[in-house]
Amino acid sequence: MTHLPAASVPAEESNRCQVTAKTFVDNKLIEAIDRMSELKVPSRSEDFSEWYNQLVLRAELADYAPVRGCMIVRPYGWALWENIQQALDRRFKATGHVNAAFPLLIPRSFIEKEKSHVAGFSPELAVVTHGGGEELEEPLVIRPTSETIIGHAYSKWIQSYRDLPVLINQWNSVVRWELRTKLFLRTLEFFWQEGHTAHATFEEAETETRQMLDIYTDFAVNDAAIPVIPGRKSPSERFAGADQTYSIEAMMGDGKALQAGTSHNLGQNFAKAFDIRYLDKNGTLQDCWTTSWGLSTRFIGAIIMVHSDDQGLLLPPKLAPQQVVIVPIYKTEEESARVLEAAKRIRAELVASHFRTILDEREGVSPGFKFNDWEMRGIPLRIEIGPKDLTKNTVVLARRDKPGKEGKLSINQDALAGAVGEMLAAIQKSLYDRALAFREAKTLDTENYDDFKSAIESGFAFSFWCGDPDCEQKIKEETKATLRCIPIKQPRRSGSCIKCGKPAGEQAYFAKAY
RNA sequence: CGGGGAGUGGCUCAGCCUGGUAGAGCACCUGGUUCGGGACCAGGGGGUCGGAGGUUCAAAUCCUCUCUCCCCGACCA
Repeated sequence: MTHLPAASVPAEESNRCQVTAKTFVDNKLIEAIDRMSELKVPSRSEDFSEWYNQLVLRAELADYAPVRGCMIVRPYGWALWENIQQALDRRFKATGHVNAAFPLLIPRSFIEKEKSHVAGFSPELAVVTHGGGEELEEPLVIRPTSETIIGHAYSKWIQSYRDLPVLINQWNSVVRWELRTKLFLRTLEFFWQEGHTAHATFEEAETETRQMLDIYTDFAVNDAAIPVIPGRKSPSERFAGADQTYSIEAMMGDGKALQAGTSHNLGQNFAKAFDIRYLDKNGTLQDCWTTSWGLSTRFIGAIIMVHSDDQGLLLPPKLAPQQVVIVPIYKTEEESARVLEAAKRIRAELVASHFRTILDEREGVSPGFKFNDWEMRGIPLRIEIGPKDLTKNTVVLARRDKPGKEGKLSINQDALAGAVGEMLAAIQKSLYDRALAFREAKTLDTENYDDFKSAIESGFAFSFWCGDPDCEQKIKEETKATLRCIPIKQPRRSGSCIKCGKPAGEQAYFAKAY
């Protein structure tokens, strides 16, 4: 059906046509195409935004909640989040962090203790004014992040240099009253982890901040197959209350940037505001140095927007809730019994080899429908097994990242587990390579403002910046592009500012962003 | 928060202008034929039209308010 040109589909006329033999056939075709277009997701190139929304809903990752800007994370979406959590939590634990839970409600006065923190967050706070039917003496805010309440706790817990460092993380949700929302990317409530650490020296805090940035980078690259640029934020883009903010920035499938994780060196700002102090070896009272770092369910949005296509979701094997789906193919009852028996044996074998594997035993749904259905849900690898395979002792492997016959391969059942492992690894790698090639093709090292402007129309501009906030601001006003980050790795030593032309020592990525 | 669009069975939408108490396709259920890339036939169940108020003998349809979603702008993980 897909080879029919769109122009041959006069949908409006379908109801008016007289039913001659020819128009009857045309109507049948039109109906079939209509049905197809309902089943298919809107094309990514035509309407990226609508494509994204449909994918989230149709793949059953999330749904809208009755309150504006809120999101229901459905089981499939949550399973993906759980895999993200495990991948990160493992890394946090390996670097000495422990998990804890701090309260949802924070006294309003806490937020007001750190001056730039209030300024940054007060416009987007949800405030609780009543409890138990009575107006509260002091309003409570629902945490937009937990620096303040954790700072309060740390001030009680930390007395001596022997108590340091404190390395705590928590998995929770926070609320920020955003004006413009989008599933996963920006919702009023979102799920994340927030790590909060306290240290004796600036150097230790800075090392921690950078270590966590490295962990996010490692996770994004190796588990999510998303190439990211680790870098430093400009002062205007810093977290409210931070001395230094680092982020990993990724390019989405439409060329726009997404901040996928952040790590902040909070200096002594929160320590001073919350009296987080320790007695050093010399008996001198010192303010602590603190950090915080977070990665949210927004990252699910990144996975979708980086890898997926017009067929639907495409999940990186390491994070996919299900890595392999087995679709049995049969005609008769007798075949059904034999094929299902083999399919179950294969599933057991793959599960024993620690591949997350499901068998689609649904009846009354054709194999073709199942193929499309699981492609929509982004399962990286499909195994087809039918009567022909039974006679040959084979199965067909079909990889999600290569469409149609091109991605199919018949292999012997005896070599299955090894082949599946290799194939999943190959998919993981090809997703990363593809995303990296895409980003590189859409990133321009620009020397003049005209090139800069055309670069940010389709991707990133990598340009020298003199460090003057005015230049940054003008660029934003004139082009809608923001300074995403100043990468840790600087390929060149000096050049001239893309905006004012003055000498500049660093290059930064600029892009339109989510 | 400003500008634009939209809310009618699970989904996509028609009906609204010119009020008379709801319709199609898909999905769902049952039976049968199908099944290696989105099957077909027959029968069946399901909505009071986002919510509240108003006009009217009568409201999905007209009026007012409100909620939600989408798109575009100002703020943000």
